[in-house]
Amino acid sequence: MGITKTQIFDKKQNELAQFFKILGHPARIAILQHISTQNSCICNDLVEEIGLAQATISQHLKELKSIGLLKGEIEGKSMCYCIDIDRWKELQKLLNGFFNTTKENCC
Amino acid sequence: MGITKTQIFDKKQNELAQFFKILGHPARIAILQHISTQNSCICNDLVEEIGLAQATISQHLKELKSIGLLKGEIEGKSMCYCIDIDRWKELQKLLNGFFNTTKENCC
DNA sequence: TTTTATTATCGTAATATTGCGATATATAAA
DNA sequence: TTTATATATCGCAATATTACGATAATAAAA
Repeated sequence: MGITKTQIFDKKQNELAQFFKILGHPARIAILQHISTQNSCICNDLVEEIGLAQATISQHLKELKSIGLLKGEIEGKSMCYCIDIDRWKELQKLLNGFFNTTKENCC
Repeated sequence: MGITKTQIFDKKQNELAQFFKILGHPARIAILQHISTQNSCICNDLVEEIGLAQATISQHLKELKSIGLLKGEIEGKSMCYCIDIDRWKELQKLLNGFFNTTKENCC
């Protein structure tokens, strides 16, 4: 127990859930919001901006990268993290698909 | 540690994350999808349909109720769980708001 | 080359989540 | 009232997540 029974759900359900799950942390929401307000690429402004340790921010960035929402490029000795707008729109579409196909039923 | 530092984020960020988090489990996705395909109210068809123990399903239903996505009505000796369509649309809007205000920045 | 700055990864502690059996609760049926 | 059925809650075990310090890795600067 304690482990999610991934195998009893289909691929789409697991993918959708995984996507929601990764967005389901305030630090990751804050990271995405902060990155999107910057004109230029940002890196570890996030550590100061958000107030979590560098290791923690790095971990959250890794998770956002894992679903493709962020892409990182080496920029000198620091990293430039950016929103991948194509993936972003793709995920928004996926998510709206879920919302639009799930409908009122009764009551 | 291990605890999310809720206090360093604002109310909207925490709410949005909480909403995403609750949708971030395949069983809860499956529950919502199944309920929406039923013409009439369903109850513990879910236990058979989804393949998790009754106690587990009940717990997931509770979480979906906590963000207002489901409402439950007593129907004889069983429970009728339904999607709250107003709340549903409200959350979809909230979520799209997040997606639309977070934009491409660089790269 | 040495130093400095930035980011990633490892290891670990604290807490949260998932899942289930057992049990409590409530209502319908007998 | 007794029995059967449906759901909620409790308590626990297993696993996952969150957070961070320490350290490794990398690249610019001195």
